[in-house]
Parts: sequence; structure tokens; C-alpha cells
Amino acid sequence: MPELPEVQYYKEYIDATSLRKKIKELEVRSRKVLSGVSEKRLKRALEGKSFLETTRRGKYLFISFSPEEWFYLHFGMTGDVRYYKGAEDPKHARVLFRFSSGYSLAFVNQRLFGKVGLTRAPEIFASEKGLGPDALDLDLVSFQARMRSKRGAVKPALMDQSVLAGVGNIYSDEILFQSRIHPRQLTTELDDEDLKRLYLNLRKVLSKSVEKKTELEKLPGSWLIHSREDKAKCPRCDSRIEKVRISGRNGYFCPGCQNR
DNA sequence: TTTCATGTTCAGCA
DNA sequence: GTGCTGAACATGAA
Repeated sequence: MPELPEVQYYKEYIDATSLRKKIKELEVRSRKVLSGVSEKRLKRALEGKSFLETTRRGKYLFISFSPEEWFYLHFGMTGDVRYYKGAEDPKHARVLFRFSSGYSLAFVNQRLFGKVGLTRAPEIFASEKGLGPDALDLDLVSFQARMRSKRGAVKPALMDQSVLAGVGNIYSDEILFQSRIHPRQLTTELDDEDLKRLYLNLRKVLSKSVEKKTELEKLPGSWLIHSREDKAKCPRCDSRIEKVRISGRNGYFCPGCQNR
């Protein structure tokens, strides 16, 4: 379940569990998730080392194990990380770090759309991938400029990882709902005020979700996230939620709250 | 049995 | 080049 808030949660989870512990063994259960690195090279790079620090950019999570060596993870549509003791490995564990303490850290990724690999630095990786600035590390003026640099509908612009990194399908719907902007509204039709509202709601939605530690049921009842279903009742007005297909993804919005 | 799913990437088209 | 659509990737739930 990985958009920015979930990945941020995994980062904090790793910080709390897995730093400065010696990696006795690295186990690759599915080579499919390896990106640009062989199992052999990955094992050689990491075994005997310890994780030092973590950072996140958009939906990518980075963990250093020497000053210029970073392991990165991307979850795709499914997955998380799990830290546990003993031999009971979680289902769909694709890469496992065995610490000498007897604990393990597992990269869990059911659908195998996830990727892990190595890079010399998160910034280098981000520029190679064309990743934009992190959605929570962006000021209003740059947000406005970057959104305007992208034409077309506002929803795909929000989700474009080269414009800003971290927002996916679910949170883009939430941000647009709270900003009262229709997902098909063109970015060129948005004025400074619209973009400011969008920016403030983006920060609010993402930071509140980070705070609730991915427990969606703890998010306010006024949020769309609980009603992402065609013909569901809008949490704010009497309209019914509608489904729209935009850029190959299904989005949900309220035709009453979100006018064009 | 069919459709759909919190992502990314690529081909084809206007 | 830009934006949009559909498909592919792999697995499971409804």
C-alpha cells in the first residue's frame, strides 16, 4: 500500500528497528525484484555490513550501508517491510536481511512490481530516474511553477513523479476532493489561488496520513478515502461519488463538490 | 469467469 | 516534444 505516507512509515519503521545491526546474510527469494544488480553483487555488497541511515524521496526508500553506497526499495502496488525474530518468514518475502541478532528484515512484495537495487547516492538515483522533488519538500512557488509546466488534466500532473514525487492514485483523489477541484480540470485553467489551495491540501493530506501511520480508518470521516466507490455517498454533500478513468487509472470524485 | 487493484514503463496515436 | 490510452508486468480478492 505504498504512496508517500506509507513509504514514510516504512522509513520510520526501519529507523526504529534495523539500523546498526550486522547483516549476517542476505537472502534473495525472488530475483525478479532486483533492478540493475545481480544477487551475487547484492550479497557481496551488503553481507557483513550494517545499515546506517535512511532517507525517502517520493515513493522510493533509501538505506545507506557506507557513505557512498545505498540500497533502495520501491514497492510498486503492494508490499511493506517487516522486522521479526525467528524463522517464520512472512508470505511474499522477496528479499530478506538476516541480522546476527536473530532478527530479520523482510521486503514483502506480493505482486512483484517492486524493485530493489543499489545506488551511490539518493540524489544521483533521483536525477537518473527524472524524479521531481519530494511532495513534502517543495515550496508553494515551485509547486505552482512545476504544475504549470505540465499541461493536461490536473490529476495526472499531480501523479507525475517527475513533476513532484510521492503522490499516487488514492491521495491525488483525496487532495483534489479537499481542494474542490475536478480531476479533469486542466492545469492551465488553474489560477494562483487554485494552486495555492491545492498545495495546502496536498501538504495537509500527506502529513496527516503520515501522522496516522497508514491506518486509514483513523483519517477524518470527511475524507473521500472512505468512499472511493462509484455511486457512494459524498461525505460532504448529497451527491453521489463518480468514477472517472484518467490516464489509465480509475479516479473518484464528487460532482457536487468538485465543479469544473 | 471476469474484473479490478495504492505503480512504472513503453508503444502507438493525435 | 507533449499528452492520452492501452497493454504489460504478477498475484489475489471480490
